[in-house]
Amino acid sequence: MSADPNLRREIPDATVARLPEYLRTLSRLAEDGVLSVSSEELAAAVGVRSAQLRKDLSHLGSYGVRGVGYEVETLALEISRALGLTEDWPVAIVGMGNLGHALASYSGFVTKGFRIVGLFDDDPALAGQHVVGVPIRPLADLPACQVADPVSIGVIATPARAAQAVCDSLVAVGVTSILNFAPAVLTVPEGVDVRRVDLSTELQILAFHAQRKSLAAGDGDLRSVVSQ
Amino acid sequence: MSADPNLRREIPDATVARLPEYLRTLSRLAEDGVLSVSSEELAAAVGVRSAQLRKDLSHLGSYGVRGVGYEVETLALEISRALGLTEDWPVAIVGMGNLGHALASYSGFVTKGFRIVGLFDDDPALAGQHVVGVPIRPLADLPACQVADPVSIGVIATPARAAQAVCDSLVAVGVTSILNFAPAVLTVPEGVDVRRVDLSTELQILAFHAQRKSLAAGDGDLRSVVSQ
DNA sequence: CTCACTTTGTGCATGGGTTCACAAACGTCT
DNA sequence: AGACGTTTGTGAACCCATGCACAAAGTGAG
Ligand SMILES: NC(=O)c1ccc[n+]([C@@H]2O[C@H](COP(=O)([O-])OP(=O)(O)OC[C@H]3O[C@@H](n4cnc5c(N)ncnc54)[C@H](O)[C@@H]3O)[C@@H](O)[C@H]2O)c1
Ligand SMILES: NC(=O)c1ccc[n+]([C@@H]2O[C@H](COP(=O)([O-])OP(=O)(O)OC[C@H]3O[C@@H](n4cnc5c(N)ncnc54)[C@H](O)[C@@H]3O)[C@@H](O)[C@H]2O)c1
Repeated sequence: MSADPNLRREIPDATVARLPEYLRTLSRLAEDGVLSVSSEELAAAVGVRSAQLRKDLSHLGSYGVRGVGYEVETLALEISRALGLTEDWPVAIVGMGNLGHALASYSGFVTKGFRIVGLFDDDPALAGQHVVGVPIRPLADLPACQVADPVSIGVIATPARAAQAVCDSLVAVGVTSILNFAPAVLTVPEGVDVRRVDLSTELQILAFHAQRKSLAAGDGDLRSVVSQ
Repeated sequence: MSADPNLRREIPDATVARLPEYLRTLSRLAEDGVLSVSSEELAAAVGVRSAQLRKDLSHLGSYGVRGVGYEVETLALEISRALGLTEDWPVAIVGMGNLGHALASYSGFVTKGFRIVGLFDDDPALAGQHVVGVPIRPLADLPACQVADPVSIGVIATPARAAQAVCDSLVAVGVTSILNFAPAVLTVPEGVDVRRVDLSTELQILAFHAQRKSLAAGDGDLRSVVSQ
């Protein structure tokens, strides 16, 4: 109970997904000069129940003080550590079209542990162009770049048609974390993580709920509506 | 008795989140001229277990034929109907910076039930500029536009600082579905749906798992990792 | 020191989601 | 028609996540 070398215990996925939001809110509080927060306050700020917040935080150790709350700086640091943001992660973006440009110029990259080390696009018209100080190269250059500054996270922003081939190229040079913006399901070997972000999916989920609401509010048939 | 258009019973959220992917895959199959699929085949194509697929589909009715499978066209239509894509949804995008431009020119919009009816940005330099045939206007014009062609889904692509104010403006004109790309937690009245998409969060989740993998692979030496 | 008060950390119950396994339903072939 | 192989739809078991409620642990006042 003295030391805690066993913090590497499994943190539930649902908790991991919320940690970035906690961290962001804590950072904002720190900027505002807040030194300490209770679970109630922090939970309200991120929009979760306080019990959930406390349980989430308990998975990474015991960094609160009973009767007082959590020290903002300390907690932010511990979450950063748990997420692996104390080291920084070299990122490559493949596909520098509309979305790729927007992603590359996204300030959120640099702020926390992520560093763009490569921008790739097979369009000759884009080759050589610089975005945020990084040159765009053909994907064929990836293996060479990989030696100089090895990429650990790959971002795919190509059309869906090219996504699997791009993914294979990334995996071939040892990338094991991939963020895919193309509307395609990627097949990857064991040990490679893929997360997909899709605008269209999100809109469709919103449409579903909107339809449900309009059915509930609109004309009759109240039987099937459970208003919840 | 066989026809049940009112299977509007609650479809689990987890199922709703997967329906768009099923639909997308079915559309691709239809383009390839495939007429019928089994749950096993379709599940493999989208990367889920076949039992999960069948259970998901069972929530919207019984559209399969035992011993045969599902007719691609029919199933696609039923999923579209369940998601509410048979009607089309007027969308407005607020914040036409890098990301807003990329979103507006995203082809996935038009293809399926969504239609951009408004683009808004308070930067005077952007006012009047057209993207995909739609003019960019100041957000103050929203109420006026709302009368002509009422928006049902609002997309926020402004800096985080402006997100809550923009959200309030959208809610004020009756928008009850919001897709938020800004890294901010939005406060909305009861009955308004908000979904957030955040690149930074996704990267941090990937970093967590990457760190986990490197710890597992890099064997022992837990002391230095923990203390660092 | 003791008491009163605050807030954390967590055991436990509850509910949803996922997976398994199988009977029911269909087409086909003889 | 009846037997056979295939695939759906679903009951049931398991697993994870959420929320409640409270004891433990701290602060501060008297
Ligand atoms: N734009 C959006 O808002 C948005 C939203 C969600 C998803 N998406 C998806 O993201 C992807 C990119 O969208 P976009 O609007 O930027 O498209 P885009 O056409 O503007 O850009 C695609 C880029 O990828 C490059 N490319 C194509 N094949 C390549 C390959 N094999 N190797 C390297 N580069 C290659 C092209 O040269 C082009 O520059 C698409 O799959 C799209 O569906 C876009
Ligand atoms: N670019 C990305 O890849 C990316 C990824 C994830 C999240 N985001 C987030 O999306 C948002 C937009 O990113 P971006 O790169 O396009 O930024 P940007 O600065 O290029 O664009 C922001 C736009 O919003 C407009 N705007 C600001 N306040 C406004 C208001 N009150 N009303 C109407 N318009 C207003 C600005 O004029 C500007 O054109 C940011 O919050 C960013 O953090 C961006």
